[in-house]
Amino acid sequence: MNENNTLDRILIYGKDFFLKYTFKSAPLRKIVEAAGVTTGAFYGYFANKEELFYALTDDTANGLMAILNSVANDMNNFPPNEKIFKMCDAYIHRIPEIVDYLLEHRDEMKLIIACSQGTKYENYFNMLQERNQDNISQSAEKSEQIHLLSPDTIELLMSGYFSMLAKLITEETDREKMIRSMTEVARIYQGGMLALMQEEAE
Amino acid sequence: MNENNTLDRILIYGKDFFLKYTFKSAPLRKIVEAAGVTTGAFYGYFANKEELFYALTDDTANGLMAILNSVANDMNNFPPNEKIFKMCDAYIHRIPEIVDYLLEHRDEMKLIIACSQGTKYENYFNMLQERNQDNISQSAEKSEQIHLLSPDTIELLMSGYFSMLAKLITEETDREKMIRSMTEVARIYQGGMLALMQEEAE
Amino acid sequence: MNENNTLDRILIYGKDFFLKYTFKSAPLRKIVEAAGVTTGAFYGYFANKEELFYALTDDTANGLMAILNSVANDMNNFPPNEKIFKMCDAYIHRIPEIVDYLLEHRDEMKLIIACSQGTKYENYFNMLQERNQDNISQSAEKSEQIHLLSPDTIELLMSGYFSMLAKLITEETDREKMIRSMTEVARIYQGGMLALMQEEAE
Amino acid sequence: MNENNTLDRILIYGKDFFLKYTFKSAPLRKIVEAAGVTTGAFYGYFANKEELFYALTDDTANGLMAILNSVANDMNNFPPNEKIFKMCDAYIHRIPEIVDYLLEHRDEMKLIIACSQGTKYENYFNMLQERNQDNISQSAEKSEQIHLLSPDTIELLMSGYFSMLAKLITEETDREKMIRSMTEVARIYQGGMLALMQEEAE
DNA sequence: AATGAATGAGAGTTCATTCAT
DNA sequence: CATGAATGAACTCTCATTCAT
Repeated sequence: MNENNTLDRILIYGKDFFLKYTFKSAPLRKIVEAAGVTTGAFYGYFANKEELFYALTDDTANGLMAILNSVANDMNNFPPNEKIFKMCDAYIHRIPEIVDYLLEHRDEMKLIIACSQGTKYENYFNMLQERNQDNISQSAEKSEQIHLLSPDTIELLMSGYFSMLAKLITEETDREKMIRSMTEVARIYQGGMLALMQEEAE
Repeated sequence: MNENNTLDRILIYGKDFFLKYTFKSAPLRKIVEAAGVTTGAFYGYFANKEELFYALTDDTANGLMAILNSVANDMNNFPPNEKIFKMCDAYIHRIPEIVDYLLEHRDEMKLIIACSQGTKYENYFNMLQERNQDNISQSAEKSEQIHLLSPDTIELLMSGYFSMLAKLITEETDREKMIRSMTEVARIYQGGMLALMQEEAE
Repeated sequence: MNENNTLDRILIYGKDFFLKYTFKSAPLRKIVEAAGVTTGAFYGYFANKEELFYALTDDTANGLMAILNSVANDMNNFPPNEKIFKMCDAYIHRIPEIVDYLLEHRDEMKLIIACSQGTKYENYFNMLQERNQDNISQSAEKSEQIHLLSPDTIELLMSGYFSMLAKLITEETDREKMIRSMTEVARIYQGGMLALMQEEAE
Repeated sequence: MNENNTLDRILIYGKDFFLKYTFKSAPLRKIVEAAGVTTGAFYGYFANKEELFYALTDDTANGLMAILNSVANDMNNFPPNEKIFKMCDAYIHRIPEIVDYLLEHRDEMKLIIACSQGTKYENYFNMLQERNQDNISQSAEKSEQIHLLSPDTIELLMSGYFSMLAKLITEETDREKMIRSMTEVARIYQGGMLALMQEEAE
């Protein structure tokens, strides 16, 4: 990133304004003005305002999805009966890696989470969560234990976990704290689900 | 609500359009047209578009806050040592009441949760959660056990719980399912926190 | 038309500018400026620039089509063998009526003929001519004589006649001259076709 | 024409785009992009977009004018009294030559006829017809017979004939059909004018 | 209480042309 | 000869709000 380069200036101030005002509410004119560039110059680099947003976010969105796919893969490689225990362990094991990725792309993640209304990413986190849901529920169906919890609840817990993730990205910058929080929550989920299932099994 | 009454017509169609398009993206012109009312008439009843939104949402927003304050109050009336167990029980005990309130004001809750960008409620749920947090953490500080969990994690869990609430309001209409899900999640939280604290205490 | 009325002013200056610069090249901003009206006011009356054009032209376009349909009807009510003679006579008989209609809607016809690129009327005269063609050629097929001329030539003559019509509308204002020219051309077509057919029949 | 030559590439793709979108609606940017050439290079060869159009059309426009002048010349070399008959014959005699020229320059003729709005050729065919008119009417004035037709009508017929020519160029590709149609129409004109003059002379 | 025409700044986007390299 | 980033005015259209009636 180089302040003397037009494209970089557009990217820098585009990110700035999208973060400050959201995609829809950030006027392109203000962005290019701040970047010290003309509207014509802008359209030399991007087909439209939306493409600028994607230039800022696509890589990050795909990157996170790739990591989560890989994590979901790890979580599915266990015999059904030990699923519940091991799945969480497998996930927890990769939390640092996830956190590192999120921190490296903090601004971009914020764009996707909180500033993307009017773009293809406006439901990105919902979508992520549903994909994850699908990945896991296939194998969860084969597990005996999990049936004691309503599938609705599991889906709900998932969506809650993703919301927490979003909150952390937006508000927390300390790597260790993020890891600790995400791990503790995962442990609580794990422990809580086990406790509830035992209870209901009685 | 009376379809022949100007004010009521504005409220009805305002709600309709805000739900369908969000506050910002619903043009006032479309609302008053659908209501069969003139813009002039509108401004006889409301100072501006935003006030219409608040006329639709203020009562519900305050009502939910009141209930949650009352619940938080219940949760604080326990000696520190039994906090963790009892707090959750106290909360779970009042879930049906909360659910009933949410269902009675479903549309308004949706407005607040999903259509309020550009209004004072755009962070309402965050705010609710922070207030709740404050209410509880005062007494939580006095609890010995809870210190084994990082306060950040507890805040995070709270915020996750509120997100789940928001999701349920938006997507679930069956009273019993809502109660069951909210209860199960609360139990999982409770069981999970206990398990984690015991584990860490060892 | 009343110069003090906003809608009328838009219509008046819209017509002016479309005639002077064509639909596509007349900037809406210039039209409303000339009309002493704001762009906002304009969009209170018309959904877009194109609709203004249609407000100026639809009636005239439909009116001319109706007259020509009616004329085509007259032309088809003859036994095949006398077609060629009588069809032209039937048409010639109604020329004054057509001319009167054109002169009453001269500006609008000019808009349709010469200023309509980018609107649904950009091929209006071609379309008219093709419709007319279809109307006539159905019955022409049953005529023995006409077969001596290539159908391509007849279509071509038609299209030429319509072009002449367009030219007259644009350039001639004298009712009697228009009638005379249109009649003479029709007579020439009639006489010429007969002569050619006789010649080829030999 | 050589696809490896910058100038030729501009000419090729300029023709393409002007034919597809008309002069005004074909963005120069698209032309040079398609040609794999830079805008800067373009302005090395042409002063502006309009000059590119003329580079494509001037020769053809002048060529057709020359032929028609030559034809008009032929048509004027008859003693006044036999004008009407012989003029048409003289013209008809040269139709194949005209058709061959048109077919050799079909694309360019199309540019002039249908894609030239915004250039000096936007009224080329009108102009051609008026010039032709002048050429002929000088001598026509000396003819006794022709006076029985209104000069307006003759001008109109001319303009109609040119429109038919334009239509043929745009829509017909078969040499023999073109010749046949143009000849038949000329004959019809000839026969029709004679018949009308005899009729009026009575 | 109600009308609804009018406001006018501001939105995203286009495009022929220039000019330093 | 060629580059291609940059220009910037111009384009159509939107919308919350006002105000004379």
